[in-house]
Amino acid sequence: MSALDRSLLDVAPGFATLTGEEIDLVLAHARSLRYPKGSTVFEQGAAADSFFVLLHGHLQVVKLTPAGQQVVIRYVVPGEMFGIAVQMGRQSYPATAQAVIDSLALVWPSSAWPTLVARCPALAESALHIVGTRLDEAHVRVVEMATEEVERRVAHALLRLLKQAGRKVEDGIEVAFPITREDVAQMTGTTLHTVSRILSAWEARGLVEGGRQRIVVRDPHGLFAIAETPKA
Amino acid sequence: MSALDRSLLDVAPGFATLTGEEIDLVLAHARSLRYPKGSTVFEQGAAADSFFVLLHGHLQVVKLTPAGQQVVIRYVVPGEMFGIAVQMGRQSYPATAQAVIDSLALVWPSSAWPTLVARCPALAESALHIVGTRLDEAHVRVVEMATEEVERRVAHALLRLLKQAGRKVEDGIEVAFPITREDVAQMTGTTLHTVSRILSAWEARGLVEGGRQRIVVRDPHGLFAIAETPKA
DNA sequence: GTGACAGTTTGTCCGAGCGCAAACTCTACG
DNA sequence: CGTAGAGTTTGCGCTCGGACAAACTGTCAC
Repeated sequence: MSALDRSLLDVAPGFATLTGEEIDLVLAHARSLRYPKGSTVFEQGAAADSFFVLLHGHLQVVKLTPAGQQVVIRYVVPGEMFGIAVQMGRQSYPATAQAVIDSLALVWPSSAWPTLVARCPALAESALHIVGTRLDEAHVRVVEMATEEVERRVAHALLRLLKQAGRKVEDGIEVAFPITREDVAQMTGTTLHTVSRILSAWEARGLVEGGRQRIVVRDPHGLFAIAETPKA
Repeated sequence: MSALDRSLLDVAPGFATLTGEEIDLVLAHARSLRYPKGSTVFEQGAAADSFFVLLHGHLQVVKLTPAGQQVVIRYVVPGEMFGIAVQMGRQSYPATAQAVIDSLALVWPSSAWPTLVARCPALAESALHIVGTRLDEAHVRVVEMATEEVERRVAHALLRLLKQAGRKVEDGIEVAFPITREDVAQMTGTTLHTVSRILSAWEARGLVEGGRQRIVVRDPHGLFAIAETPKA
């Protein structure tokens, strides 16, 4: 195993409170792995034998229904801990994670978790905070799906994507990884047809600019207005 | 503060792994409080200065949208830990909890948490498991709302209620606390009208039996069939 | 007992958004 | 450079379920 540099974890908020030595200890148990675009990091239902921190790239986490439909749960951005099913007491991963662009992650065997927590109790706290944040996000999403109409849900989803993974470009902010209308549909509980229609309408109004697997927001404020307008 | 008996925590799975002495320690920081039917245990947005274990009764946890609509997040049943916002690093409660029947809970000041965890690291683990379970449930709900039509969502919600708080009666299983059609609507993202219609239809088929703030399921299996049938 | 009210039922109407279908267009790969 | 296939756009009809409205009923307070 090649030595990993401490600075690797600088991007990971979950490890922010650790001392230098603790970081060395934690890294001693990790290895880093590349995940080419399109590859699967872990599969829903598989034994949860590893947990991860994303160093570079972007992952999509999807959940499959018994009927075979899939729903995008979230996107993982660099610095995030993910695949922490075991920490939550689960035996298997509740969803599938795949790389949407070439990615790089630190990987720990799940079995190392108890050891690490014993040495650095702050890690347990971090994990709790992370899961708490996700729980909150999930609840917000439930509330949205229960109370808002499709157009506003799409606006919210898009704004969230920008916040997480927005990249400034020529004439606006774009989502920093390839994303299809279908993906957006699966995030918001609609069909790609409806998403396509909505984006087309927005494009006509100059709010966004489309493209193949690409979404550029020209007027984030205008989008925000749509997201927050109770029932236009 | 009156002494609290160890056996109080027998009902709480989160404390199952603690030794007798640890339980005494934990209870030393707690007091028990009664919450009459209809009263509020904590309010969304308020400072998260306490956390709880429900000993007896049932609570409803609701989230309010900026527009004033409310969504039922879940019901708390005896033995559950709740109001654990602080453990997740939050300053305020993300939702409101109110008693749907007269209830009794153990209450700890949030400030006691670090002390307790320092003495019983198993508590941190428990909290992580609990939050993990809730996250899972929330995701299941997101997936449901994204992919299933209203009738199946209602069926699922009802089955979940029975599982959590079902009480066997004369001719079926009933939800063990008063619940209105409106409540069910707020759990499933519909209107009380639609829920009423659906329940009426089920009643006509002999699946359930209605009543004021009361739902009795006569044929759980039939309900399950509705919940699982892809698109009848 | 008798209001008053919260909760429920049912009817009618209507529109958002889904299903289906077909055409179009970029991109990658050979 | 040409072709296959993935991703996107758009039209049309229809249905699910929301909005509005009104009547009904069990329960509780006085």
